[in-house]
Amino acid sequence: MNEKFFDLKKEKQDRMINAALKIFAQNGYAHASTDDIVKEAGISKGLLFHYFTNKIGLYSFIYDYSTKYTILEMTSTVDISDNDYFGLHLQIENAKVSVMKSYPYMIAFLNSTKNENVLEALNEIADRRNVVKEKIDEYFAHANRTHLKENTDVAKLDEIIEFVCDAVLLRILKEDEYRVDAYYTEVKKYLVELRNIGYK
Amino acid sequence: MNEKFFDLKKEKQDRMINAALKIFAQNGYAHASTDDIVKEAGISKGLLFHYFTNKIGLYSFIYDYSTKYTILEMTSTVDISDNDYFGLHLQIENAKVSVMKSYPYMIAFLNSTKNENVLEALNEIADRRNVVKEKIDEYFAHANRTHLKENTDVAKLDEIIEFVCDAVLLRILKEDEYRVDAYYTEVKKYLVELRNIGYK
Amino acid sequence: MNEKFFDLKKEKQDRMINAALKIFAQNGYAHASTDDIVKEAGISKGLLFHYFTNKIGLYSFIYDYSTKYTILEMTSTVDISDNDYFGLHLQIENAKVSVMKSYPYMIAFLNSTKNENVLEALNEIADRRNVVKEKIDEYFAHANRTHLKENTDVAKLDEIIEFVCDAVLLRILKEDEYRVDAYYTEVKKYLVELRNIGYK
Amino acid sequence: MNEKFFDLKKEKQDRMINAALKIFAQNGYAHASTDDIVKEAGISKGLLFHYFTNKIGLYSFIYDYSTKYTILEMTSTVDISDNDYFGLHLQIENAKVSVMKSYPYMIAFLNSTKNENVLEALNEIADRRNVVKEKIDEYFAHANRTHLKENTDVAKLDEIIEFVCDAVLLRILKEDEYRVDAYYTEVKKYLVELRNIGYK
DNA sequence: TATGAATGAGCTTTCATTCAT
DNA sequence: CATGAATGAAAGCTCATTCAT
Repeated sequence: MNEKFFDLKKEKQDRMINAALKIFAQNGYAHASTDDIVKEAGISKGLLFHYFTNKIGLYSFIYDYSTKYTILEMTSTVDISDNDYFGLHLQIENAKVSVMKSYPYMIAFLNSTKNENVLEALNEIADRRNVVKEKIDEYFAHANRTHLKENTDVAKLDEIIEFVCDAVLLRILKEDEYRVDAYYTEVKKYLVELRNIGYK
Repeated sequence: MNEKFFDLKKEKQDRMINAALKIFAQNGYAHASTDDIVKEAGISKGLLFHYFTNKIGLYSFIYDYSTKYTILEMTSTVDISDNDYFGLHLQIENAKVSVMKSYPYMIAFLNSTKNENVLEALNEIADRRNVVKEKIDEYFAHANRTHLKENTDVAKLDEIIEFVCDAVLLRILKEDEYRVDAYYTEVKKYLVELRNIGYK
Repeated sequence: MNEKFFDLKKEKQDRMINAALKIFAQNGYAHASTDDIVKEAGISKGLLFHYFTNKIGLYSFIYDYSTKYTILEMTSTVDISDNDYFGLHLQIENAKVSVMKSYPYMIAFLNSTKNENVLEALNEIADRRNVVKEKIDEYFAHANRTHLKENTDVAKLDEIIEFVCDAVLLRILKEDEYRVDAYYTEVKKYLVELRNIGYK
Repeated sequence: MNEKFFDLKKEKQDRMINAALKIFAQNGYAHASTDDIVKEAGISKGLLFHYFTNKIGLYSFIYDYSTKYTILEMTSTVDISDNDYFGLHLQIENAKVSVMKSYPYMIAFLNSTKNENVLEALNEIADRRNVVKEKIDEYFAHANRTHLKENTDVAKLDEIIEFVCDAVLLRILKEDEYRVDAYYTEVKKYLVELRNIGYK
């Protein structure tokens, strides 16, 4: 990529990033069209390629930016002194909402990459594919799970939570008007329900 | 689809099905080209569209056919009187091999749909996405897990087994000469190893 | 290229060849647009690439076809029993006219490749670049030059003749209505003039 | 072009001229990119178009400048009192070296225009295409060729010399470090060899 | 005078789909 | 029933040129 991208007005940078996030999130790599990205960002075709060389370069940048931004947001948002298992999960979801306040489709994009099937795209991001997951694992390494029933399958519970969160986000995304706030409200309902089942 | 497809000679039907399975399995929906399918099947472009209307129609049919055939094969192959946990798993894998004897890429295709990311394709198969899984769950509903260590995370184990099976199939597929028999031999090694770990 | 090209009706083959010859001759490799070729040939974009894979493939084929056709036409037209130096030159020009009767821009295209400067195009035709020249040299190997003045610089004269022919063709080409017959009439004038100067 | 170009500091003028010479010489008109020229010159895109309106305008100016400068350099360098055939050739090559001392790619550029195939570019320089050649012919008009063997094909020899000079320059140009001085040393070897063959 | 971000028409190439035979 | 030549919209990408600063 062309580093001069960062000299652009923040507003324009973000318009381009958000457009790419949205189109990639909604279509996957192969079916995301640079034309759509450009239209969404309100810039010309040439400019996109001026800064990102080619489609895969844009994808790579967007992935990098998303993981870094998300991790940063978690770092500044999550309070590790409160290490209750469900509390941590709620904090993580809260951090996601913070991310979406600035970049509405960033979490959806990161979720979508889990199912990417174009080799070129996968290879491009292979080495960074677990960085966000690892950050989250870090938080949960010292999580207090004493409130959970003894026989709880935590990994499964983690997965269930992940599935629930991803599914809720997809549902919100498909509504006519995409409202970020609705995400947290909705997701919290599921987490509270799961806590009611799971706690002693 | 055009029901007259079933009036074709069985051999020709299977040539078309196998070709579609192979190309979809190897490339995913978006990157599978109808040209390649037609070449592989040794039929004309026109014929493919005569029977399946369009690409998504073919995909839908192939998915339907694969789930139904796989379930049928399991029904006729799996012996539920032998309900030992690992025994059942081996029987399932055995059933897969039976399937692959007739349709070499059918299991690989079904595996590949787990990572499909084209909305159109996903929507098309959404309602039938878990039918094979449900059939398998059925077998395991009455499985005898008494030999497993008490604290075994069966779901996790199931997943591990699924991951192992999928990975082994992918590896076999990538070899120069694709030998179906090698699949069972290879997979069995992993399952036995897992049993050695997992049993009391 | 796709050999099935030769199964097309001769008329259509020639329409495509002529279109390519014209556009390449007029613009050189880099500036010849496949859009223009397709428009000129009255076919669709897809068809061109169906038969020739890509632009350089088309260029290569057209060059091959042109050299072979031109040599063939010379072989069947030039009478080597009449080996007078100027007589041979006139016969060569006559052969060119025969070629242009079927493929109006073929000679112009071959001339244009002498000044091609795109590396990719040059590399593609490098090994066949002199085949027509060699054929002509063959005819002149046994030419009777006894009528020429002793101090005649034949090589130079050859070059002068080549320059004159190329220039005359370019001039004819630029006229509003391109008339192949005009070429021979015009070129003959120059050759006769040169003979008047050059002969004893 | 914008005459105010000449009000720029000589150093900047030459930076722009040298950049254009280099990029045009290396790529031909069609493939020479204004981006590359601008980068090489260390100026902005806007400035180039401010002074030369468009690419063809720059090409035209560069050609004009090159022919004029080269002729001027010959005029001030070549000593016509020494009119020996090979002596004159060496003087001409010497003059080229003088030119290259100030404009390293000027001779290479002029050579490259002999093979230009973009009509627009050719038309632009058509009327001035032989001015340098004519200047050289002038020098050779009164050249003393008495030392040459009687049957020498001088035109051919001229051509051979031209081919040798052009080829040597190309070779020098392709070396990692482009050393102008090497040109004369190298070319002289060939000319001396040719003299040894050609003289009585 | 000087910048370089921005443009958009143009390029080559791909591919699901159609239809005359 | 079967063919495959033919289509053309859409893709990713380039580059001479413009213009606000």
